[in-house]
Amino acid sequence: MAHHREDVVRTALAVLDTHGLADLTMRRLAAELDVRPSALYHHVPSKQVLLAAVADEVLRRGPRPDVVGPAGAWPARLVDVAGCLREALLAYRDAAELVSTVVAFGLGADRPYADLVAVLDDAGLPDGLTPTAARTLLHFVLGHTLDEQTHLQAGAAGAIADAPRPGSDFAVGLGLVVDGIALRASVGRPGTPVRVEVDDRP
Amino acid sequence: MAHHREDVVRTALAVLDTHGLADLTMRRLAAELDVRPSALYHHVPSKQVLLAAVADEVLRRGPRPDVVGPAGAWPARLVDVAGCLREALLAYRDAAELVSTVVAFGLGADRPYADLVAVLDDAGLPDGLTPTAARTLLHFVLGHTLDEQTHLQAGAAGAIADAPRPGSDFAVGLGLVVDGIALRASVGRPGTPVRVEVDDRP
DNA sequence: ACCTGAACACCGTTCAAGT
DNA sequence: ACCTGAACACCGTTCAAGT
Repeated sequence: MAHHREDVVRTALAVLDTHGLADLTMRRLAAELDVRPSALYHHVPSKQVLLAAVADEVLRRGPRPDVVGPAGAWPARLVDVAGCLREALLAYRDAAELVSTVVAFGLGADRPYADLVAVLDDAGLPDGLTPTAARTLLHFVLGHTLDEQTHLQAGAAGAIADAPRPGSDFAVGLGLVVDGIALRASVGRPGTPVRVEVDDRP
Repeated sequence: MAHHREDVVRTALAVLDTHGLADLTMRRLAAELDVRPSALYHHVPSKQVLLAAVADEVLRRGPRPDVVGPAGAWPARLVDVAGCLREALLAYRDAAELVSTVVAFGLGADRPYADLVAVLDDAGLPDGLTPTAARTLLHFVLGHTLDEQTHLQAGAAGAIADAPRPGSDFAVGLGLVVDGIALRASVGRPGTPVRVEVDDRP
């Protein structure tokens, strides 16, 4: 049938979406392509590399955030990048788990991190803080969306949606982190009044 | 040899630490206990449940944070809870990956989340923000430590430590999130001056 | 109560050989 | 270039039977 690498990746994504990450096996994928398992190794060197390619495809199919814009609007663009990543992950079954794994082991899916760094470059953060801030945001989005997708699917399996987790929870948590970053961006900027009291005693 | 459940969990943790999560199989564990694989199912109903028990054991062996203390010192206690969790995870090979998985699928390892909620109860956050803040902190610690442990092990495999990632990176990222939370705690508290400017234009 | 023996239904990967 | 056939070295889990 003369398949190409793109056919393999596209079919793998279809198997992921309809049967889940646990059922995305080389043997299952081969069956779906009407081919013997060994034939897959002509298009892809290993399952690990295939999964990285599928993760990249998930992100490629998702919405593209605005990475450039007015420098002062960087917090809004940070929210946009995070929101686009979340949307991309929620579009395919188990995509959050897949992309989290691929990112954690540094096999690919590095576009979101690069986008976050690009936006943060406009924030004028103190030296060396940008990578830390980008990773913190990435961990938040991946962790939150993994939670969300896991519970969403657990709810879909049962009869009743057990916990009506509001979509705004993502925005709230994200706001926490973005504000923490904004605080660092404003500290030491001349003429910017900043004072945060955390003493709780009445 | 008449093993008990605790022997199985303890040996599983030893296999995890010396051979890694990928090599922690029921068959390997059985061999280590000098027993046939089927014997394990007398002590544990499934591998999933075993992994949850191992994750709990990792946390039980880690340092215990101070959850109670002066109400106003809640940010310091948040840092303590986060730091203890990180320390517990770094103490065993692949523990961050294991605990992340167990937490994500809600199979156990729920103590850190409970501790974070207990501390945040002293922060007097706006209604409903506590669970979101606790999850955000948990995602940060798990994500960061997974990164750290993965790169640590990649460095240990190679000859030279390729990236001298400073330990303070954890504290910096954590500070970002804690400050974001502190901002919410202070907002609307009478007599507390708060002003954060994020307009970046000169 | 704890374990063995044997089986079931799977995995990822390699490699000589075919077209 | 793309694929088959056959094999290698594994998985988690079940279950009747033994002590």
